[in-house]
Amino acid sequence: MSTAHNAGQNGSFEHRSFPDRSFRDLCAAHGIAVTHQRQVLFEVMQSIPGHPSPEEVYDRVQARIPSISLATVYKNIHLFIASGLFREVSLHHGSLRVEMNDRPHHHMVCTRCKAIYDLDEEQLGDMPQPHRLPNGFVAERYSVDVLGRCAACQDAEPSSAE
Amino acid sequence: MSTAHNAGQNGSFEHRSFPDRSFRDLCAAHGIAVTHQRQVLFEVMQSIPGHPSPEEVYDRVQARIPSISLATVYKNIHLFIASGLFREVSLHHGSLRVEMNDRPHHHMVCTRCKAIYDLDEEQLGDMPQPHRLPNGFVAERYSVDVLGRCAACQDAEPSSAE
DNA sequence: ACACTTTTCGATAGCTATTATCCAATCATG
DNA sequence: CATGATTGGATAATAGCTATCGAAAAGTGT
Repeated sequence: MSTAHNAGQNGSFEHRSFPDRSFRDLCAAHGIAVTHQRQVLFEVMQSIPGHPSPEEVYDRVQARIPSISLATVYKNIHLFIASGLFREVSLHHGSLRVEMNDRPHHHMVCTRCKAIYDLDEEQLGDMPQPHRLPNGFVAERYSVDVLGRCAACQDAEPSSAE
Repeated sequence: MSTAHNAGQNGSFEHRSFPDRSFRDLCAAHGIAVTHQRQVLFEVMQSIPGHPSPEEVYDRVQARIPSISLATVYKNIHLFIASGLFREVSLHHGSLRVEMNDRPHHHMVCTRCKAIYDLDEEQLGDMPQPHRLPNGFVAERYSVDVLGRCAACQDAEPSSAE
């Protein structure tokens, strides 16, 4: 099941990640307080297929809580990420990064300081060969991000999100 | 590799007014004009390991051209990318995107229309196991972008940009 | 090398995405 | 349901980036 991120599809809870636990339990498990806005935000995010921007989420949440603030949306998205409920899709957003290396290679990205290191193809190991993919997608090449901690960030706190 | 810019031992006068030949050829090949700031920018970028942010590049270029403007740095980085000299590291940066699908999965990214599709881990095949990585980097997980063409873009020309 | 045309540069205002701040409202707990 | 801790809302502030425009430099023909 592959889902186009930019196409509006079945808007239902087909992507729901935690179908059997109440939001209340989830919050307890992750040590965060239950609030109405958090619950609505969580439900709305789960109901949107793909990877909506904070603005899109904000718009949808406003339909149910007209008084909600954009800052609240951001704060809680970060809280959800920090507590492990969600993850960031791409860690190198935030500023333009340029590729000057011509050789085939991949990247190691530090989840804390966002530094990006090159990793030669052979240092990674054998990748599965591109073969039949869903939706008639034809692969040209793989780009792998190895997400983790660089030496300097090994023992530090998780990225500060409030 | 970095083509030294300093005048070196060349006893002759200040007749070193010609910018480095290889950069000049590179510009000719890509149809862009040669300027001093472009040459310095190019050399500086090549000399920095990894993927420096525009600000970092700006700081380093300023050491050699104190009067350079940040806007010039941005304009020329974009020019280098547009002319094919460099490439962008990430295809999806710009605003915070959240992953709410907790099943292990990767992404298929169409290099032409930029659509992003989810791809379950087992559909991709076995990934190499994270093992010893350079620089003491500790891997937490892999994120794979399968770059290629979606069904709709199969037979189309490459996109104009990039 | 010189005059002329085109392109690029530098300074800065402005824009978008995101974050900090501060106090009222809400939540957790006894 | 009182009480202290946490969160939400409004908004100012910041970071990263871009548009604009006159001045300066590069490209071009002679």
